Amino acid sequence: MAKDIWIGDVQNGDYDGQEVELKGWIKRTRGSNKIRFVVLRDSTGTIQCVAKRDVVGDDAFEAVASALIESSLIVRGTVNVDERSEGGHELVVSGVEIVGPVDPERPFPITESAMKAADGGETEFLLDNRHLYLRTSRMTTMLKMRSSVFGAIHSYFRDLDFVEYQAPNFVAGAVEGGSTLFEVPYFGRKAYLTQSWQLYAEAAMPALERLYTIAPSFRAEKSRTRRHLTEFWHAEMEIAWATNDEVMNHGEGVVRHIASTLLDERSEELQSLGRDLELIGRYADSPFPRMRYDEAIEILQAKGVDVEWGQDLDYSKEKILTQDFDVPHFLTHYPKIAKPFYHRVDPEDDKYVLCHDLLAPEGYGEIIGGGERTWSEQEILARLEEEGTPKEAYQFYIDTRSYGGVPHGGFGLGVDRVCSWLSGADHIREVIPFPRDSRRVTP
RNA sequence: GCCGAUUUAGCUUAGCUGGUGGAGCGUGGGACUGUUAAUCCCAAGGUCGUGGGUUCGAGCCCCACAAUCGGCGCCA
Repeated sequence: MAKDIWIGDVQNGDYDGQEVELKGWIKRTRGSNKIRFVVLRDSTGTIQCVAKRDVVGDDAFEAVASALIESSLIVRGTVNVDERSEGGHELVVSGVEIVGPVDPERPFPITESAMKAADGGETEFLLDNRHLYLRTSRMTTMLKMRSSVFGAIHSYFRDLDFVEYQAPNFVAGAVEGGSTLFEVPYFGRKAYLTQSWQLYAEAAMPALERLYTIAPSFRAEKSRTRRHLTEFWHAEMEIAWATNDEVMNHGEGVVRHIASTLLDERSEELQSLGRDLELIGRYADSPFPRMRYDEAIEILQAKGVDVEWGQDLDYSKEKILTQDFDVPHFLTHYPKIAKPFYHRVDPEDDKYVLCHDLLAPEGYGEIIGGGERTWSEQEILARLEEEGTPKEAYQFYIDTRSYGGVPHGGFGLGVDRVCSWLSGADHIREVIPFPRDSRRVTP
């Protein structure tokens, strides 16, 4: 029953002149009462199948003629090289079996008009029918790109002997501000969905020294932007004995490795999305410049932007700043008052913390946030006090500093944001199969 | 949380100054032996988001609500 012939291989010329059996779904049909053209789709590509009435017989011909888009079929025939067929190959059909028919009362709803209106973006209708939209060529392309991005992150860290490590998704305390926590009932108590793997990773840092994960994080932000999801995939790393600069080296390393992996594995997909391969090549090959927060403020002020020292840089300002960037840039050394307690204060100037954000070009904004962690027990207690954060929820975290605290750091990378940026998507929703935002948890 | 916009057939849309809502795709029927989103002919399919108001008369004007979309704040 398993299939062993893939349409992509047929289009590559692996079966020219041979008798084959193809399994797939109807993408489109056309023809007359004597000859029918069925464009068959599988996960690897499409091919035109030609059924002639006098060859296949009346019954099979009528079956093909009445089969609607997205019916599943098994088609037997001979592979023919023919310029008239898209892809250069076609199947001259000798026999057909309709496996899963489509009811004419309920034809496949994702029509050309629905796709055309979306024009690569998303409409309410397509989001409501996401389970069916997944099998269109644009979504298939996005999902293949996404798979390569995940694979590249794993291979980057594993090749450097990082250990993959899992943290719980039910947690008791916040990493970011408490207002963005999803509260869930937990046997009469309250628990929250995790916002980050970080605090639990820091607990394992003395055991594993180099660790990473790719896992979902949850943030109850009512953000209505093309960069936000409430459930997003978070690639995080934590490394012992490392400085802010050394952590940044890994951030740069993994992002460049993702870009070069996409060029290796998905150049066809990149091109079908209209991406310039030279541009992606530049992301893979160029070093990412590093700029201190103060420098960014000066640049913005010189451009006439109304911004004061001490403010966190919001997206509208990031956007102005990144306009002139042709590769991602790191922003480092933010003012202490703009960042939470776990960022280590710069020993050379206590107005700053040793942190970094990586800003993607082309208007895609922040894709990495990270830095060196506050690692001594005294410092972390002082920072919590300064912030007015109650220390009870973080007792286990403070404990990790009491027994052999060492300098360390890490970062979190928004995997969906990276997918969105590198594929040139109009919206982050386009790169995840079932997007979750403040207005949508279905389908 | 704030600001702005949209809602007409399964989908995508047109709709003039307020005077009996048109089309393309899809579906069904018919014609056609090489089509590329095939083409040609025909048909079915609409209480115009919901509720109220103004008017002799509302898809169109007013109010409320809802859903959706875009942007901001916050972040990955």
